[in-house]
Amino acid sequence: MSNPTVLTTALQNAGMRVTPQRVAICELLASSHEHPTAAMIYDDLKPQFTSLSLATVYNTLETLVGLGVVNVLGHAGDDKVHYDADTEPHVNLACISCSRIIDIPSEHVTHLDEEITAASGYKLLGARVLYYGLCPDCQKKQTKATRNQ
Amino acid sequence: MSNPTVLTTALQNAGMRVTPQRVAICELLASSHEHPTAAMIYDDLKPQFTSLSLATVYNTLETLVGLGVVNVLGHAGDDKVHYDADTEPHVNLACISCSRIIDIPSEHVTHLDEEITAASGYKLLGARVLYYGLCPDCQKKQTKATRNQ
DNA sequence: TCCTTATTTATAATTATTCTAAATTTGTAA
DNA sequence: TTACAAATTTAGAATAATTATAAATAAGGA
Repeated sequence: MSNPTVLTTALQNAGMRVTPQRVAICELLASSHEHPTAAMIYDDLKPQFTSLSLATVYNTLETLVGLGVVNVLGHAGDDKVHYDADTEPHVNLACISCSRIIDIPSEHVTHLDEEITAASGYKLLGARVLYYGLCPDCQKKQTKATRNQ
Repeated sequence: MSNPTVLTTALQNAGMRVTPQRVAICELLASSHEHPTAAMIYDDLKPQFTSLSLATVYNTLETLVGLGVVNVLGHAGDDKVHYDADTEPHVNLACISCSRIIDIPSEHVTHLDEEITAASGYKLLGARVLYYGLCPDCQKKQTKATRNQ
């Protein structure tokens, strides 16, 4: 979660238009804890924007990523790319069985940015700190499934 | 880079067959610094295994990831999933322009595993610590391109 | 060697994402 | 306001990475 104005302001500062569709996507991204995919955003907003196109969602996401205000986390067990508007350093933890992603606070990640910039000379645009495994619930389910084989 | 026997032994311990194709894929993964994609592995091995199928590469990668000996880094500017057989904690740094991924040693990431396991109760299978941006070379190219507009 | 099972293979199918061109909207300036 | 140029959105087609399928092959144990 983050402040939606951070996203819309970034668009404005880049000289881009702040359209209703973009605002809605930014607000959804900023208010969401669920690290949504393009399809999830589309499904959420379609009722309000009857004419919304998936292409708009993808375009907007690409734009926001290019501005460095949204991170691309990648797949999470599904085959869909998940996005994260929280660019404050933190660890994302995905369950590859139920594809949910949660946030883990961590003191250690806060230092990585400077460390990497200093060591590499890269111009950093985003971070993808995602660990993956099985959440407690899915561990239980898996054990049960194995027993019943 | 890592020891190829770590990968093949993992297959063996899991009761799976250590076929020539799998060995070749493990060796390539272990000896490579380039964080290859499925297609890169296929192209590299095709000359030696004339009958190699892409499906075998994908299957083997999925298997190794499931065993926790290979990490899925995700996209790197291209639309191809990159893999990393080095499961020792480190930072991967991708250039979204040339899609190359380099390794950055970092003291801070070494602590994340325990921190996350303790905080979450998840059974960890892999890590995806990938920062992305523009490498020094591509920064120069981009500046030139902008000048010529 | 035979047999069962796992694996590989070739190919078809799927599907997330990107591309394209037309329609629409936005901001600007008269 | 009105008109205009440029940016954006849209719908749908196209692309391409990945997965599924079913037959062929190879591996390991009896």
